[in-house]
Parts: sequence; C-alpha cells; structure tokens
Amino acid sequence: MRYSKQRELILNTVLNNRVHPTADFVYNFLREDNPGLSLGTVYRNLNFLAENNMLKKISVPNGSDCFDGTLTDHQHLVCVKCGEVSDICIPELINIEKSIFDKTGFSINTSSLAFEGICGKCKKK
Amino acid sequence: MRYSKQRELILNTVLNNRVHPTADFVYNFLREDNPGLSLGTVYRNLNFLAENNMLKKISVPNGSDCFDGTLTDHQHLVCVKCGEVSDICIPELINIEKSIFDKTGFSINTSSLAFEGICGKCKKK
DNA sequence: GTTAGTGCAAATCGTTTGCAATGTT
DNA sequence: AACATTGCAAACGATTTGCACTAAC
Repeated sequence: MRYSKQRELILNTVLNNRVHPTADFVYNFLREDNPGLSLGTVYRNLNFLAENNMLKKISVPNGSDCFDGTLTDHQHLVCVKCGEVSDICIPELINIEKSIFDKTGFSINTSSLAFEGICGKCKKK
Repeated sequence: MRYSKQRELILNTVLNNRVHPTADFVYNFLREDNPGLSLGTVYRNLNFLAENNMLKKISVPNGSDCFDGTLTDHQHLVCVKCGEVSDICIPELINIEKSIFDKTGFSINTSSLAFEGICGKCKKK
C-alpha cells in the first residue's frame, strides 16, 4: 500500500470521530480544509481500508453504509428513527454462532451484525 | 385497502415462493403472464403490503431488498457469497433483546435480524 | 363521481468506474 | 520509469416519484 495524503486524512477522520461516519460525512468534513478532494477518492479509500482491515464497513438497512475504526469484535445498534449507529458487545452470540453452524453449516460473521430498533432517546418522544 | 388484480398477484408471488423474492424477481416472474405490469407497481405494492404487515421486508447487505411471506417471528441468514437468504429461528435472542434494553434503553426488533456469513454449500467450494 | 391504484418515464440516491493527469516509490 | 492514486464526470443499479389514465367502490 502506497502512502497518500488523502488516505491518511480519510482514515483519521473515521478514527477520530465518535460517530460512525458515512462516505458523505467524511467527504464534507474534509472538504472544508481540502477543497480539491473528490467523493470518488473517499469511497475508494474507505472500501480499500475496509478490505485491508484497517476499518470496518457497516451496512445500514435503508441508509448509507458507514464506517467504524474500532476493530475489536462488537456489534451495532441502528435506530430506525434517527439513524444513529452505536456500538455494543454481545459475547453470548458466540454460542448462537456455534449452534447455528452445527445445525446448518452456515458460519456467521457476528461482528457484521446490526440490530435494528428504536433507541432510548427516540422512544421518549 | 382497495382490491387490485396486481396487488393480489404480487402478494401471491411472495407467498407461494420458497425463495425470498426481490422486487425484480416478482416483476419478471409475473411479467410472463402479465405483460402490462410495471416495475413501479411491484415496488409500490411490496412496500405497501410490508407496511400493512402482510409481508416482511428484509434488508440485504450489498443486495436488493427482498420480501418474506412468513410472518411468525424468525431471523435470516444471508450468504455473502451466493446471496441466498434462508430462514432461521433463534429463540435465545429474547434474552439478549431484554438485556440490551435494560442496559441501553434500545428496543431491538429481533425479527429484522439478518446474519451475514457463508452458507454450507459455498464453503465446500 | 370520487379516489385508490396503475403504467410509464423521468428523477433520485448511493455508489462505482473509465480515463487522463499526478504523486509516490 | 513504473505504477498506485487522484479528480472529474459519466455510468450504474435499486428504488421512488409525478402525472395523466383506469379501475374499484
């Protein structure tokens, strides 16, 4: 992997952001200081970094994919009202993973799991 | 809800198909006998039927949404190699659901869960 | 007759890609 | 010099939408 300024900026934007940014977020965030940056470059780098295990790509139902700099095994909660994506760790999934494999031969990647639901904040409204 | 021939055909296509059909599948399947049918109508009806709890809409990571006529609580396994979507029932999720709610206030809809992974057939190759 | 539902084509959204120019090694 | 990476704009696939027409009630 060859160095590039853009890649460094893009990776750091994901790593330093408590939120789970989308490509569009990264693009607009960096655009302020880097007017020449292109959206294609952001997509290319986010995907490239995810393929090289420097980021995780999170599929969001009915929404843009977003990216996560936390590489340790964990899952996500996606609020269907406000779209917020938060981290959660559910160790019990290991057992479920194993029993599904034994029953069906299907090997789950539990760390790709996104639970849909309604977050506490949205429920209060 | 007013009756329409198209709606009836579309609903039946999902109900009578062991696979979890996408809008495009339903469209092409019905097109043979109903040349006038439009893709917009298929989308409109599938979404409408899902909103009215006559079908379930399943978000497939990196793929087209698909639909499921089985309304009882269950989850899905999505193979990232071949794209196959299969049904599975994981009763243990009730406990996980409850403990996440107690910890975070987030209420999960477990029946929207799609586990990504590799199915038995694809692994053999 | 009113209005929900349709077909069609255009529009939208998120994302990817081809290509010539540029940057890194 | 070789080739990875970029910016740009065009292309893409899935889905939605506006509108005039048709069908259900």
